[in-house]
Amino acid sequence: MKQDDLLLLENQLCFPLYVASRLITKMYGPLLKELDLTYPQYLVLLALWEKDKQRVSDLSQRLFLESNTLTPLLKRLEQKEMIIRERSVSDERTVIIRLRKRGENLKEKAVCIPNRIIDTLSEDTTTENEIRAFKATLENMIGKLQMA
Amino acid sequence: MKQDDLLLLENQLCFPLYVASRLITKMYGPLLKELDLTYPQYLVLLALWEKDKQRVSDLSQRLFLESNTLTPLLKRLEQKEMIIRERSVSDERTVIIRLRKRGENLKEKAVCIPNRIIDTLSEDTTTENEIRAFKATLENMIGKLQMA
DNA sequence: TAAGATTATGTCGTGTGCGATGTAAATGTA
DNA sequence: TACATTTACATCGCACACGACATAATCTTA
Repeated sequence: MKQDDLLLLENQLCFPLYVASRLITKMYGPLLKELDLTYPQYLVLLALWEKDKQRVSDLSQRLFLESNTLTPLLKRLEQKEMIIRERSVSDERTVIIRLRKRGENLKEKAVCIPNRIIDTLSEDTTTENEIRAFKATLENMIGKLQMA
Repeated sequence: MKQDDLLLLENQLCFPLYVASRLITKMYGPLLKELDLTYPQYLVLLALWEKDKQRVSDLSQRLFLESNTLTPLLKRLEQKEMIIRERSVSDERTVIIRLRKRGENLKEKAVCIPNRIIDTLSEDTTTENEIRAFKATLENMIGKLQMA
C-alpha cells in the first residue's frame, strides 16, 4: 500500500467500526424507545438482569464505561424507578445498584430485541459462521485494546 | 440458544462492537492530541484530504454523520484555522468546506497514525486475512444498516 | 408568475463519553 | 496510633451524537 493510500477512508479499519457501531445503536433507538430506554441504559439493565446488586465499579468493568459516564445514567434510571442506588453499609464509598420491579419486568419485553437486530444483519449472505468469526475478532480486539 | 440466554451480554453482537469502537477511538486520543484533533475531526480531515471543497452534505454522507453534528465540529476546525466554511455562490443554502494550509500540512503528520493502531491490533494471532474478513463483514453490515 | 413543496444548514434539547479533578472513606505503613 | 496513600464515586468541562424543529433558499407545478 502506497504511503498516500494509508489515509484513505476506505483503507481505515476503525472508521467502518465507528460507523457500524453508531448505525446499530441508532437502529436500537425506536425499539428501546418503547421500553423508555437508551442503548447504554439497556446495557446497564442487561448487566443487572445477569447479576443484580452490583457496585458502580462492577458495572464500569462489565460495560467498559467510566464511572462518570455511569453516574448520571444510573441517576436517570433511578428517576425512571427502574433501579435503586444505595450506599453500601460495609464501605460507604461504594454504591450498590439494585433492580426495582419495573426494571425487572422490562426483561420480558426486552427478550425479542436482539433477534430483531440480528435478523436485519443476517438478511442476505451473512452466514452464522461469518457472524461468529466477526464476534470472535471483536472480542480479540477488545482484549488487546484493554492492554494498550 | 435458550430464551433467557438471548439477553446475556456475552451473546450480544452489538455490545462488543460498541465497546471496540469506543476503545479504538480512545486509543486514537493521545495520538491525535499531538495534532490538536479529536477522532471525528480527524475523520473530517481524512475526507477533505481525499477531496477538498466538499459541501456539508457531502461530508455528512461520506462520514455517516448528521449535519447538526457536523456544524459545530466544522466550526471548531475553522476556529483552529484548519478549514474554511464558505457559502456557495450558486446555491446560498450550501456551505463549502475548504482546507487551509494548516489543515493540509497536518496530512504529513497524520500518515503514521493508522499503522500505529494496526500494529496494536495485529500483535498476536490476528492475521491479515482475519482483519480483511472482519472489515468486509463490517462494510456488509453498514450496507444493511443503511437500508434498515 | 405565484404558490406550494422540497432542500441545506443551523438551532435546540437531551443523553452520552471521557480527561481532569475533588471529596470522603478506606487501607497501608511506620 | 497517626499519618500517608489509595480508592470509589461524583463533579466539572468539553466534545460529540441524533431527533425534532426552524429558517431561508431553491425547485416544482399549475
